[in-house]
Amino acid sequence: MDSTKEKYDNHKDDLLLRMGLNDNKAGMEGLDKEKINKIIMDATKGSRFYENELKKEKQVNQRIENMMQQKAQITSQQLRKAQAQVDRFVTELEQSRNLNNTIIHIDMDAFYAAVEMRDNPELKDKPIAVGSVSMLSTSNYHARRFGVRAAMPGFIAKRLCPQLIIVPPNFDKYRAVSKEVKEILADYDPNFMAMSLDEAYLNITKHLEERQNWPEDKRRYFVKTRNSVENDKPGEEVNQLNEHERSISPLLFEESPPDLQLSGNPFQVNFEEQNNPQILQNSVVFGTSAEEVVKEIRFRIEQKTTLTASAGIAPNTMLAKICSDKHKPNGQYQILPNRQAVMDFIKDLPIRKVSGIGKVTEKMLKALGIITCTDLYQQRALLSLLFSETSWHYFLDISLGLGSTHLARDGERKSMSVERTFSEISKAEEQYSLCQELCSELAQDLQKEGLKGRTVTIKLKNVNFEVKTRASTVSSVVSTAQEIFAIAKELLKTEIDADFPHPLRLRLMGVRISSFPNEEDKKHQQKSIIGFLQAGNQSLSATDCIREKTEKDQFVKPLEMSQKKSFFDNKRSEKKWSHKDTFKCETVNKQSLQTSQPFQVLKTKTSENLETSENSDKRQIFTCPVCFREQGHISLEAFNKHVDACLDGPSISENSKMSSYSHASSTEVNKEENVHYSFSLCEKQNYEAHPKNIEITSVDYGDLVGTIDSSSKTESVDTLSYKHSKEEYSSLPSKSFNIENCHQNSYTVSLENEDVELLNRQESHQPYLYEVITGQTLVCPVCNLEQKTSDLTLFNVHVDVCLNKGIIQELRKDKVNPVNQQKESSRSTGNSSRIQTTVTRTKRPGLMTKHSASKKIKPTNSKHTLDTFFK
DNA sequence: GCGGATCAC
DNA sequence: TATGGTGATCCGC
Repeated sequence: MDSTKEKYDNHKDDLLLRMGLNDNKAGMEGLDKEKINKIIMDATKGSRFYENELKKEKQVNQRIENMMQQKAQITSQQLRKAQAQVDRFVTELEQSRNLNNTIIHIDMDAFYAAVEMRDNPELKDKPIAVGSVSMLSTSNYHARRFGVRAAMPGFIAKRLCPQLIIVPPNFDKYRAVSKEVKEILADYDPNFMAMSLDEAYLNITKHLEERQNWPEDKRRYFVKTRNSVENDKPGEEVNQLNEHERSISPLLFEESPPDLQLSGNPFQVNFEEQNNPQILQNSVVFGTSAEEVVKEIRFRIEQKTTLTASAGIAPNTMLAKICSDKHKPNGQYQILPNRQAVMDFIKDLPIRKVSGIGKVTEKMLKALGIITCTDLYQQRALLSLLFSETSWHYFLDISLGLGSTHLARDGERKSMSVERTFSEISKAEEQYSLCQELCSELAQDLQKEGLKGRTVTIKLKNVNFEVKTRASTVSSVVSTAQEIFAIAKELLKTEIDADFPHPLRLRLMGVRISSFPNEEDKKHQQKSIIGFLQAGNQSLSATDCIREKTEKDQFVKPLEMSQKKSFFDNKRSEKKWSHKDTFKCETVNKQSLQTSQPFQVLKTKTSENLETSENSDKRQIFTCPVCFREQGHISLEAFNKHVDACLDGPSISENSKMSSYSHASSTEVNKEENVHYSFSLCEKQNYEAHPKNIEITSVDYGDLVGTIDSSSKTESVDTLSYKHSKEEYSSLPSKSFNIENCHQNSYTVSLENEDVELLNRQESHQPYLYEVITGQTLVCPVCNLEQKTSDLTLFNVHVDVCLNKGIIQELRKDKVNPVNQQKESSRSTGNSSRIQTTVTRTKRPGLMTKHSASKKIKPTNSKHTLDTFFK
């Protein structure tokens, strides 16, 4: 399909005029630009969407204003200097100009719409679009006369063109057609780069070389119908061309150069001759030039799929892409591989035509008087002063007609996500439920590719179209629905709580996962897992882990159990929402955890604040969580240095186990009790690899205490706990877990009724069933709460989330956006009180070096953006 | 690492 | 009545 770049702006007027489609002559259908804009505005104005568009526009204008102010301060001296510098760079670029490659860009014409028209003759000669009432993917050329474009909502399109037929997309079909096309492309460049189902770049340099020596027969193709079996190889039998196909592409070789050796126009084949496969009049021989190759490709595509494609030929990808648009539809254009031809082409080219220059960039550059590539070149010195290096380098490339001359292999994917738009959802329970469903979908997708990641990001768009993203990175990879949800849920909760008592009025939610480990990370992880397993000990053996996994699977969590219907299905069919149904867990045996769990009692060691250092730093006794040796009365800074040194040095025993630092003011759940839990991620190696390291920046005395697992002979790596305010957790079920004896070795945890209502606001409405293995109770060392899972990974995720939460809260304090600040201050509820963070994690240079050393090199054709003037 | 923005398709 | 989903990148924190 055609690019959606233009959206509503009519940058393709030249194209439409070329096609004679935009002339509003008497008797011709279609609308003129003015009418189109009026209808769009009438349909748009006053909507929440429009209001948000205005808001965004204002932000852009502000950016432009900032830029102009900056420009005003530039002295002629600075400009001269910049000019010299940039021009030296231009010389370098010129020297590196490479015209030796032949790159082509193939773009199927109105792809989805064309497929639908091909398969349903009824749609022919009618304005159609593929998509839905809310969004169109593409439209056919007939519909475009009415201003109906890709990325336009269907209901507006209907106003522009009431006869418009909106066809729902059939992606499976498009994929199949796309595959047929790609099979052809692979003949010319096995390493071609597909950008989407309908677009691809090819480097045909090599093919051209070989082709020079090819005999004619190898370049001969016969006309055939699309029903015939895969006979599109050269030199094969002639097939019948039916009338349908003859009418399909009257334009194909309209501009054929002399070297196109047609032995009869394939589209005017004599039917009597067709029946004889040997008749050469039904064949066509393509030449050896790049243009001929592209004609051949387009011919073969059309023969095979009955669909037309446009193409561009140029010495680099940037130019090839623009060229493919030049004679669209069903045409091609070449820029010859010499500097003059390139510069001539570039001369009056509007920068907006370039892939990567979008609406905002166009507007910003326009404010500087830059419209064409020539303008861009003339302003190069100014641009180097106003924009980031990546940006002005990119601009300079464009203005010189430079671009990638090779096709970068598809790298490894960097993220995976799911998101969904819906009609307003404001109930927290429904939001959690939806979130969980998205997590499940994402987990499935991850599984298909065997991926696991460390960063989970949620995306929220409210009914005013304002978008927010919130991310959390954990120390070990996650991939299951439960693990992802454990993280996403907390992120969502933070957002819900932040606006309480106002509900989040959402229209979209998304979940993304990223930070996939690279090969090196994987090895690393493998090593430490092996180390962990070999360390085998009282805590959890490998078999324990496996046992837990299987048991967990039987008890799996809420949604997945009764999840035949999706959230949306349920929402549709749901009549009324009953809270009673959502928490079926009754309090059966009101039995507290501490009586049911065989905890080892440990002496807590509370440090006293005794001294004050020279710089007024408070001091206390610390126990290093790495070497586990008491560090005496030292300053925090000194203590942190010590921890760094320990982490760098080989001070950790391979057999090291976890013990816990727990809260001094422990809740009743684990007061003065030591809990055995194993973090695979707490092996030293992983600890090192953790991007965020723990640094104690302030201590609430008596709060940070160590508990040493006396049963363990080896020393332990540890985590640190921080204090949280009562407000934050008073509503959490620390005291409300009840255990119902389920079967021999496990317990089912249920919630007390009094907590249900509170949880209803915060947690999923689904009934939770968890399993706790006797003797394996997991207590989070951060929030100090019993964890409702026996899954170690899940537990680890929880701890990470808890730690991150401290950071999130901390940051929010000074980084609230103005809107929220307003809300916050206008609110009288005490709900906004935040955790007092006593432990934060900061970057530690000593630990980061290793990590940053493995940083990836920036890809050559990296994109740019222009955030310079924001704020 | 995070969050907002921009861009492409 | 009503304006998408996925992935990538950049910038300034």
